[in-house]
Amino acid sequence: MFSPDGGLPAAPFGLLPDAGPPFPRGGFDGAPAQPLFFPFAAEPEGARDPPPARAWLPPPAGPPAKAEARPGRPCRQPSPEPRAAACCGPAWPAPPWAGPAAPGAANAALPGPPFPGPAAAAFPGPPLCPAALQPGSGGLSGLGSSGSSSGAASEGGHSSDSGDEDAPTSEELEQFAKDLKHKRIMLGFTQADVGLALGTLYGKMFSQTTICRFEALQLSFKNMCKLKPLLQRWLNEAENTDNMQEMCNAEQVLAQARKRKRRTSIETNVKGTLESFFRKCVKPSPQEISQIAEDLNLDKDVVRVWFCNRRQKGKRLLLPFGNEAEGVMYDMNQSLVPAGLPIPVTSQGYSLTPSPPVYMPPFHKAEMFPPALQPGLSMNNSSH
DNA sequence: ATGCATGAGCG
DNA sequence: GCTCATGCATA
Repeated sequence: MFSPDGGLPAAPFGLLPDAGPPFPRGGFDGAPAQPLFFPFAAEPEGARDPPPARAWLPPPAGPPAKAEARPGRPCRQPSPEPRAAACCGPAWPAPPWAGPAAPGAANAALPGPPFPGPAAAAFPGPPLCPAALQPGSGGLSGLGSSGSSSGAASEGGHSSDSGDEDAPTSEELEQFAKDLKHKRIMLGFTQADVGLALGTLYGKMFSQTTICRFEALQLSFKNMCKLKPLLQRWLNEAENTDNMQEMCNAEQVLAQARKRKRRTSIETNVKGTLESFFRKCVKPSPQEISQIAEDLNLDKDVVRVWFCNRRQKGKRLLLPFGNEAEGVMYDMNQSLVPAGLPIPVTSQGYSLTPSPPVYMPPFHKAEMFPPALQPGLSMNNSSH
């Protein structure tokens, strides 16, 4: 129907895996990130992330005796994830960040003992201080800056250079994430278990999703820094406590009584069209969103959320951590037309070679919408 | 593991 | 409105 690409190569969306384009991170700490979007391939649901040789690294040497002492899954909870713990494990073929960010440094982190210092170092206070950990109350947030600061400094061990006092380096985070996953699995815990345990330990529960993303380094640097101390501590607890079950069992009754909108499943072709629009404009105006929604027969909110998520995903996928100070400021409002160049990305989706961005003049309505979608560019979206 | 959704915080 | 952190639901 429409040809959003306005004549892009006949490459159908989906030909490429989810090779999300590198989305330069703007900045973390609320700094207005103005990423510039690179061209990228669409990512049809079906053809997403063909897990390229993702195999979890086998345990170093002999599995800790604990592993045997523990049941497969210490924590009850019908979390549909036992398999996750068993089979999903990106092995970070090549440290995503090693390329652009710190070449070589990433691997240098390996030798160092994962947990040089007791997590306690990161947490001055006793085990839990739930109140202080409530988001919004400066609790958890604080962990990001202050909490993690000490934690990073004390546990980095190898990288105690000045500069990373406030936050762990990406190498440290990467290493920690690996360790966390490894040990978690060795100890027989699922990601969901960990999330639950955090609730017990710190009064702030996390979902399997979040733990998963942490392990996969798919959170923002800031977010990683925030969660690291908690997970660090959990790890210590898990390794030294016998009844971790309790931690996992605790609450959970926090049923989400709230009814959630049923998840919309966007058809592959429609998604491809959205991707095309996205390539032309990462942040369409409300009117444009309406227009797109109308044309694609989608709810306006669905389209809006899709763009939001797409932007978020873009950031997440791109330059993971660090680099925010690389100086390059990108303008999210700029349209970026794909040159069709496939940017090398790791299995994590991180770009290994931040190709020079290609700017395009700010789009105009006329450009924004493919001919087929310009039912009267007067933007009569209000009525049609 | 990840897509779509929610909600807090912000400008 | 957006970003960001987060999670339910699902592939």
